[in-house]
Amino acid sequence: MNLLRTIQNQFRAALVGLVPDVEPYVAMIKPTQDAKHGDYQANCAMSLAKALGKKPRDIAQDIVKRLDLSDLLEPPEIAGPGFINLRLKSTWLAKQVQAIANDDRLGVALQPAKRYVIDYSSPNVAKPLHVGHLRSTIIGDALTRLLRFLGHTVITDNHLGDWGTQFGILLYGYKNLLDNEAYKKDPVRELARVYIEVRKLIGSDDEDNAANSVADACRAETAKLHHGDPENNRLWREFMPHCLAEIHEVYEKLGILTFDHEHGESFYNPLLPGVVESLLQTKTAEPGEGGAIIVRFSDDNVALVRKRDGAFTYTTSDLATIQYRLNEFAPNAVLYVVDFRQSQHFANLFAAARRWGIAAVELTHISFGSVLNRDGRPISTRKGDGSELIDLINKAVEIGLQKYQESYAERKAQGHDVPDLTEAVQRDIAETVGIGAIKYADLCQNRTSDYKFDYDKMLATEGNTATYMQYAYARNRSILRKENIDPMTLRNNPPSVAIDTPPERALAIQLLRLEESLLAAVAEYQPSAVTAYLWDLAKTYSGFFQNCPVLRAESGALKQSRLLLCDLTARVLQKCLNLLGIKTVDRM
RNA sequence: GCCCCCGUAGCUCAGCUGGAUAGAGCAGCGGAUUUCUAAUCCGCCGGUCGCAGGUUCGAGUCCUGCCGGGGGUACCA
Repeated sequence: MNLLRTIQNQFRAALVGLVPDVEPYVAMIKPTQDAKHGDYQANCAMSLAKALGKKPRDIAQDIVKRLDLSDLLEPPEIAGPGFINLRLKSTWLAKQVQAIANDDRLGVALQPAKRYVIDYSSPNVAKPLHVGHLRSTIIGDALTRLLRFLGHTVITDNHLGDWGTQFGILLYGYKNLLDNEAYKKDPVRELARVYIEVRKLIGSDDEDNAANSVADACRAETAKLHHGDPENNRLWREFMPHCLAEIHEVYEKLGILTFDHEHGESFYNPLLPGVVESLLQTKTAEPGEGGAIIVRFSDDNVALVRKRDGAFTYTTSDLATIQYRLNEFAPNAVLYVVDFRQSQHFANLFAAARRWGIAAVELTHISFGSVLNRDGRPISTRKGDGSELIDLINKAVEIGLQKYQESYAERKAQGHDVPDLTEAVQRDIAETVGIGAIKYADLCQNRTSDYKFDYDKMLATEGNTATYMQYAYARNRSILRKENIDPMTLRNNPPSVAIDTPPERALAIQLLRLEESLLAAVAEYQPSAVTAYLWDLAKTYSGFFQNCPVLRAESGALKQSRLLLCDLTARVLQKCLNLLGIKTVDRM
């Protein structure tokens, strides 16, 4: 069910014959910002006025006359310079709501399937996950869930940084600082400890440029690894599973989907000489200064694909990755969820790929802004400022628990009927609320904006937060629980829906807008379209909850109708949250 | 130097290929509780949309210039 598309179809039919290409004008139909202008508005008459050399209001008149209202629309109103205000018929809305009551997909149609490869999270192995990996992971996970729900095939690939200088650090630490007993007992923890110790010895945040003997020794270990030193390569293979285990543990805690593939840089390493050769052959690349190989885009914009010393760069590796993915997965699109600072790299990468002959595949950099601390500065990756991801998660959960307990005490003191929950259940709620809060705070932002990581704000119970959605959901579930109502009975035999009051009508429309919002989210790769929808839905539901008694409705039929609206609301809330990777709780 | 992004209410941000009087949340102020969970709801207050031009019937949105902030810019990824 797609309200917008349904209305647009009616308009398309009405516009055919007026102008050669109707699509731009069909696209000028959108939801109204103000309910007093109806549900949707068509703004095409003003634009058509110029093309047709007539008065906009006359054209609006004309369109309305040609429009088949069917049982869909009330007679439209023409307002202002030529706006056509559209109001859906309540009887039609009621029927649509009833029709999706028993639909697992909640009225959302499967879209023509495409194949996507999506590259996200992509941490540097051997370093603890820190806050900088948060957005890519959360956004990528949400987009994967959204695309899959809409019927697409999504191949997820975690492009690990598993061949970089951090392994030099690990190798040096292993050889010089290892506690053997500890390593045997808990290799993940010991390697993490050793890594941090060496980082302290290096002293600089920028391990590549640090100048001291330990830094030099680490670089030497990296070089040995890259040049095929058997010992270092053996150790690399020994470390990798441990490093991955550490990362997977955090993913699991966060509730991130399992990746289909985790092909890191090391996987592509053997392919790089061939890639450069091919780049040269196809004249994609050319020799640069001092024996380097470059792809030149303009006088002052070049991408290096082979350094003077013969080593390859991430551009080379990324080109090899594109080629591999095309051969292996034959996707329609490859998406990269990587922060905005790599915009130029991706612009160059895609340009190089096109020149290399890669066509007919969408290549998109899904860029996002930085996570800032309270002072508005990017959160440093330096150890000790609490930026390790696992610490942030634990703290959010802790605050979630605290908030629950405060709220419980407060409600109890006011004499409210609050369920007494076991400690284990309380912890579950805190996990769901805390982790949901982190994810929601991230996703509800326009992804291109920076945002401040602020526990108070993300765990607030008011406003556009996960907690507010969780609460709306829990309150809703409580209604059915109160009278032991089985939702399946309601769904299998849906009652007719009454939408006689404004809150019921508003809720019905909102419920039917699910597909519209999911498609908008996917079209722009913008999960915040879903949170915006959730926020609207939750507020609309609040109005309904406040003004339309369900269990004490005036009649049995009305009660059934409202129960159905309730149940559907809960399912849509839950579905949207789940599509964002957020779990729900039935009580809180 | 060159390129990219951003600048909207005291704060944090929306603003959907230009559309009606620029919207939310927080904070502030004032209300609602014999409750289907008040982790809630309702009302009020609050903006020369960085500045100046231009295009248009119509500009927060598009174009140009300037100011301010951030990022990138051949051997890190």
